[in-house]
Amino acid sequence: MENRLPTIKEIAKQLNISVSTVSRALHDHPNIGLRTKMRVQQLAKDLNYEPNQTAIFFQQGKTYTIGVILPELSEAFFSSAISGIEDAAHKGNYTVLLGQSHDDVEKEKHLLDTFRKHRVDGLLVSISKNTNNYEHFEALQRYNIPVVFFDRIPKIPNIHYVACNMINGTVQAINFLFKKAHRIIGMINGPEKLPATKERLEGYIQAMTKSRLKYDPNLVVNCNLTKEDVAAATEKLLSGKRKPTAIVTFNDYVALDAVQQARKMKLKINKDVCFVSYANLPISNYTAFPPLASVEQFPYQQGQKATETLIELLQKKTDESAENNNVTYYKIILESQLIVHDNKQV
Amino acid sequence: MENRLPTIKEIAKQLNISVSTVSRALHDHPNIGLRTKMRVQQLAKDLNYEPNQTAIFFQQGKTYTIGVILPELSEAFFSSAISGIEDAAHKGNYTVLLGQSHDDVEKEKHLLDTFRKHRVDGLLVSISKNTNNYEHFEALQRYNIPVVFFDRIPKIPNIHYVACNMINGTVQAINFLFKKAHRIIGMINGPEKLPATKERLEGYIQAMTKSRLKYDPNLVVNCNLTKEDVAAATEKLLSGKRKPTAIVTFNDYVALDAVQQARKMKLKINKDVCFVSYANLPISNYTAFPPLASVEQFPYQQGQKATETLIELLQKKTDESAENNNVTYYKIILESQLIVHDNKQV
DNA sequence: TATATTCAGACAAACGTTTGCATAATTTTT
DNA sequence: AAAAATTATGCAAACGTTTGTCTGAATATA
Repeated sequence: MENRLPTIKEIAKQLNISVSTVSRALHDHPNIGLRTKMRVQQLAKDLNYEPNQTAIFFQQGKTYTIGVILPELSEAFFSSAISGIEDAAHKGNYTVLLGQSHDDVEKEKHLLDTFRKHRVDGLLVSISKNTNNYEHFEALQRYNIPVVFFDRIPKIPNIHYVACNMINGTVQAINFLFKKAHRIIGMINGPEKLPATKERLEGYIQAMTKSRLKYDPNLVVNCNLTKEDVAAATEKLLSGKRKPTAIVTFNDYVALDAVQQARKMKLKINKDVCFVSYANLPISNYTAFPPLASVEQFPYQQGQKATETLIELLQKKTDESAENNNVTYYKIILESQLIVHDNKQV
Repeated sequence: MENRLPTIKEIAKQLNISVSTVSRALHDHPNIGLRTKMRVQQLAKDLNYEPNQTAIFFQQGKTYTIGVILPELSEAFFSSAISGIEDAAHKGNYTVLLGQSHDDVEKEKHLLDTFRKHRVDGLLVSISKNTNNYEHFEALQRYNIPVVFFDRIPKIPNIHYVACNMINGTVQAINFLFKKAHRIIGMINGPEKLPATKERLEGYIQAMTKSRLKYDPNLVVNCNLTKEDVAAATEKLLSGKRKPTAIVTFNDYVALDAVQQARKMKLKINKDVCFVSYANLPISNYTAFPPLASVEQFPYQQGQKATETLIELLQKKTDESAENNNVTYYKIILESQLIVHDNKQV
């Protein structure tokens, strides 16, 4: 039962022609006569011939494989993103090699190594929270492996990336609250250094200023996203001099923790204080007091777009192959958007 | 800036020795003298030599790659499982090729094709909900690609699999409720044909019988897991003749929907009726009325174990290579376990 | 009919690595 | 000093495919 798979050689031998003819026949090369072309294709079918991809990868120096490194698949954002990536990749006939960094820089480096060794054609990366040294990415340039970053983007020049602009969404969120007659609007933001934090703040300031509510720094608290820290931040906000009637939180998880703290403080949610958040967790319908609205960041689309961009880069690379040193860097920004939930909560 | 990567040839030329010597030197082959071994390894390091994996894959007819097909990454169960898979794979020096079937048989088939063409060494599969024809898996036998199934397992003989026995966990769940003085215990189960459904039912019957509560078929309702169907099932149970004071639900999502329905019926959760569930969603702490307890299925461990098993199979395959036709099929069963939540709910 | 053109196919190299076998160089044994 | 054993290295094939170049045959042009 030794089941060697049929090769091009096998076909050639059986038909008494050369391998090159077989190869060309299978590729519909014009130089091959109709008769032989048919004979080859028929036999290939009969034998269940399938080209040996490993041979082709080797021969072409390409693997049609994309490496994806992201922090954490269990976060809804990333599991959505990977779906977008997969779909786009399959459409472009690429396969996806996956790795999670679990927000650990060492793991990130290790994955990068593995993928490089596996000779992936390109990389899609959302960097780990704790990465602030980008040498391992810069080193990739030398290997001529293009990288497209998405969502979590390193602060270095000359990179390709896809991201979502949070400023607009934030402005929409504040305006939404303003229309609902809120005048003191607080924010529980993320870790100070995070770009995502800065963007949210910027949107907050813009919107507050435009609504003539003025920007009061006391109404913005940073936190490190742990349950405890969120609780502390919430308490601080809700027991301050100017007590907000609405709070914008860094993401849905933060919102949930903040709600818990607010309830501990005997506040009525959606009456004394209400929440608007980022991320749009699918599960939040089920929670007791989901945020009134969420700023959607379109993870699926981000993943998809990033993949399409990468594939485009890969095409270009083979087309121009080193001669034309093209140095345009893609910076693709999607717009976030406020989604208002219709909370028919029981 | 044409940056060809260094090859074994390059090293050979520079040191004026043959490629075979270089290859052997790099592999610490005993036949190579210490002097040359050192020189080769030094130069390799200096040149930043890295073996071309595509060449090796091709030459060895192995890719050190495992294909993983699972239904849906956004389900907590599977995103946990993939972490276990990844960790075990990396430990064994394998890389993971990922694909989601989204519970679509056609996608499943397509992924299988892609992975086969990419010449993965082995496969890890959790089948799609809608798969009831297993030909595409049986076809793999001919290609000599081992498959280890996990969690969702096809009903065919002679396969390797890792699964979690739900019977014990279910028994524990019922006993837990019994100790809390519940005597009428209902169950909202899954689609009738699903093996998972059958197992839960079996556990239910076992435990009820042992507790001398007798098995009352009216207390068990099947549903297709949609929100509407769950609501209908809940209503049926809670307006029946024998009204249960506790309900075991197919999974946490079902529990959440059932709670909503119960509240719609003006029942007090945890007073009039309480819930125990399967799956243990991390988010459920945040919900208004999380289940009192969950039957944990250890997805991470399932993934890990499945991967280890597959790698073992792959080792054996190369060891015995066709001569010794080993036909032991691994059937690995983990035990589920009831996790009681301490619901310090506000 | 002789020459140019087109068509159909074959030949062989190349991609980078591993590995069985042969051989040269060295050392050990008699 | 010759034979045997050991050690270190080289040669070449193999893995399956693609592709540039060459050749022979058929056809068209003059």
